[in-house]
Amino acid sequence: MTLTDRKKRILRAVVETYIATAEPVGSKAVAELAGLDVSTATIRNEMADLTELGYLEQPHTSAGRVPSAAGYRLYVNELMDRQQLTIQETQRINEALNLKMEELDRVIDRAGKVLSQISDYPVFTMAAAKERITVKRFDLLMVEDNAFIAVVMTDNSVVKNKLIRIPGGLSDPQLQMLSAVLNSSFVGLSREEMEENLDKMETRTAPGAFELISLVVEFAMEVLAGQSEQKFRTAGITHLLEHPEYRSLDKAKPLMAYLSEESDAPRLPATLDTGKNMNILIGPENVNDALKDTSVVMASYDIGDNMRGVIGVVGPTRMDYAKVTARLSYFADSLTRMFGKELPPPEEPEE
Amino acid sequence: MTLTDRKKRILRAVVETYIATAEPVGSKAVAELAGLDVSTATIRNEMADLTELGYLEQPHTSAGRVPSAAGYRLYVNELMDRQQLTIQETQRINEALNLKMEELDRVIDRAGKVLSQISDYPVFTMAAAKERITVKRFDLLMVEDNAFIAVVMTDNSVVKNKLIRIPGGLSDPQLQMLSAVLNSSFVGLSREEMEENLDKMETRTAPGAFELISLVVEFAMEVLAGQSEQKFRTAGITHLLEHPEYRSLDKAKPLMAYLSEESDAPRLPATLDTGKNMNILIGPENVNDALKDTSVVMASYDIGDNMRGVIGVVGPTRMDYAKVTARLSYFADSLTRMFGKELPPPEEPEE
DNA sequence: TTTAGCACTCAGGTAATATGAGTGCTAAAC
DNA sequence: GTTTAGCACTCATATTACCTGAGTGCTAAA
Repeated sequence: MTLTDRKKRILRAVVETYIATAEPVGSKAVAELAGLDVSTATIRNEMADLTELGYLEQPHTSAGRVPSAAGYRLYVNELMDRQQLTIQETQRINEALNLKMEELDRVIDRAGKVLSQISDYPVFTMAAAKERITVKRFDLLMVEDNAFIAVVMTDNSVVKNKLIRIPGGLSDPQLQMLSAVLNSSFVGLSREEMEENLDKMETRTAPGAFELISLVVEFAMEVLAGQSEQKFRTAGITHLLEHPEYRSLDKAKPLMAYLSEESDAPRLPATLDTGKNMNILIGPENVNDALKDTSVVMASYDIGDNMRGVIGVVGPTRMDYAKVTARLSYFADSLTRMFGKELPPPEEPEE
Repeated sequence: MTLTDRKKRILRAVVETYIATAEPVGSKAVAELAGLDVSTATIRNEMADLTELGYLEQPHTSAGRVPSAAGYRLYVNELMDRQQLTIQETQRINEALNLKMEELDRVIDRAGKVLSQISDYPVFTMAAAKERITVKRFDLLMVEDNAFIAVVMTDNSVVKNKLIRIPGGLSDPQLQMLSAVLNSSFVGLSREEMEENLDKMETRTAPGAFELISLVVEFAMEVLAGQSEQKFRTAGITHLLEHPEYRSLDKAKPLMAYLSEESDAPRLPATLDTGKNMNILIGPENVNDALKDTSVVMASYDIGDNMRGVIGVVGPTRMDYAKVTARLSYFADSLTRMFGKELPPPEEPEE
C-alpha cells in the first residue's frame, strides 16, 4: 500500500516546514506551500488520514501536525531532494582536507570541525582498525648511555616511538641483541599473541634480558591496542544549543554530556549497516538511551589499508536531512579519496 | 583604611551564603549565619556601609545583597578559609596521575577531566615550551625501498617520527649521507634558524639532495612548532549548565563556544602572574570579553626541564573559591611532583 | 551605638481573561 | 465520490491584574 501522490506532497510539505520552523504545521501553511491548489479543508482531510497512518502526530487537538519518526523515515527514503553544495562549501571542505603533513588524528579532528561548521550540528568521528593488526618491525636507537628510543611500526604503516630509560645503562651489543630478539619473536603477532609469547619467554630467559624485552613489547602492545581502540571525538557540540528542542537544559545536558564523553554510556554506532556507506537513524531507531530523541546521520570511509572511519552528525529528529546528507556524503567521499582510494570525482556544483 | 572585624564577618557571611544559594542575601540570613548576636537592623546598617564601600551590590531596592567583584576579591585575599580535601579526593587525584606509560598529552587530559569532576566546574589546560627548543638528533630508518622513517628528538626529550615516502627510491649510502648532513647542519638550531639554514643551502646543493633534506627538516620544524605552540584543551564544559547563571542559553552559549574552541578569541591567560603559582581572576579582571562575567582560578606547574603547564578552573563569579583553590593547588603540586621536581609532601588530610 | 517598629518597594507567583491558530464535522457544490 | 465553505469547538499561549512577602531605609527610643 503506497500513498497517493497528493498525500506524499502534503507529508513532504509538513516535514520541510517543520524542519524550518520547529512549530507544528497547520493546514493553511501546507495549502500555501505544497502548491496543490486545493482548499485547506481538503488538506485537513488528507492530514487526518496521514495521522491515522502514523506518519504525522498532533501535539494536542487544536494544534497543527508534526512528523512522526515514521514520517521522517518516509521523507528520508523517498521524498527528499538531493541537495547541491555551494562552491564555497566544497572549497571549504577541500581546503580543510588538503593540508598535507598532518597526522591522521589531526586531519580527522579538523574534518569534524569543518563539517560541524557547515552543517550547524554537532559532529562525531571515530576511527578504528578493521581487523587484526600486528607489528611489522622494531627499531632501537641508543640515546646517551642510559636510554634508548623504541620505534614500532605496525602493518598499517603507523609508526610510534617511546623513550625508554634503563637505570643500569646498556651497551651497543646488548641493544643489537635485544633488537634481534624482538624482530625475530614478536613481528607479525597480534596483541594477544604477543602477550602469550611474552609469558612463555619469561621462564626460559635471563631475568635482566627479560625485563628489557618486556618493556619494549609492552609498549608495542599499547600501540596495537591504540590502533584497534575506537577513538571517539566530537566537534561543535554547542551547536546543539541553537536548536529549540534543546532550549531546556534538562534536554540538552544529558546529550551534551554524552557527546563530550562525560558520561560512560557506550559510544555511538551500535548499528552501522556496513552495506551502505550512509546511515540515518531517526529518534527511537537509536538503541542508545541518550539518543532516543535524536537523529544521527553517519557515513563511513576507508583509511589506508586496514582502517575504517565513521563520521556522523547528531541533531534533533527535526534535522535538516537534505542538507546534512548532501554535506556528509561529499565529506565521506573526500576523506576516502584523500586516503588513497580511487573514486569517480564528485559532482561539482555549477556556478 | 581597613574594615572592622564585624564588617568582615558580615561580608564573609554574605559571600558564602551567596555562593551556596545563588540568591541575594538578606539581613536576616546574615544575622543567623554570621554568629554575631546583633539584630538585623544593625546588620542592615553595616550592609548599607559595605554597599557604600563597593563590596556589595543590590540587584534592586527591595532585594538582599550580592557580592561585587571587589567583595569577592577581598574574600579571596583575606577572608577565605583554606579547605582540606577528603581522603577520597586525594586518592582520586593520585590514581589519576599515577598511571605510568602514558604520553604527556594524555596525562594532562586526564588531569583536566578529574579536576573537573571533583570541582564541578569546567577545566582548561595548556602546555607550552618555556623557551627556545632545538633538535638534538636525527635518525633515519629505511623501510622497504621507497620509504624511510625520520625520527626527531628535541632537547626537551620529546621524540616524534614520520614515515616519508620517496617515489624514486633511496639507497643505503644515500640515506647515511642524508643523516650526516642533517646531524651536522641542523642540530642545535631553533625553528627559525633551521629555516634560514635551509634557504642558504638551497643554492649550493644538488636539487635532488636538497629536496630530501628539506622534507626531513620541514618535519623537524613542525615538531618544534608543535612544542612551543600553546595546546589549549578543556574538560567538563557541561558543568557550566549546572549553575543558574548559565541557565539562559544566551549566557551559556558564548562561554561554551569559547571554551570548546569554537570561537576564535585568543586563549586564556593573557595575564598570568608568574610570581605566584596560583592566580585568581574575578569577573571584570578578565581581559577577555567572553569571560567578563566569569571567574578563572588557575595554577601553573613545571613539566620536565623546559616546559610549563597551566591548569585552571572556569566558573561564574559566584564560584566556590575555597573549594576550588584547595583542589587546584593540590593538583598543581601533584603534577609538578609527578614531572620530577622535588617538593615537600602535601599535607595529607586527617581521617 | 544598637535596636524595635513601621511604612515602603518591588520581583515573582497566581489567577482570570483574552486571543487566535488550528481542528473536526456537516452539508452543499462539483 | 470528492471537494469545499462554514461553523462550533479546543486549547496552548499571551496579557493583564492582583497579591504576597522578603527585604529595605529611616526614625525614635533604649
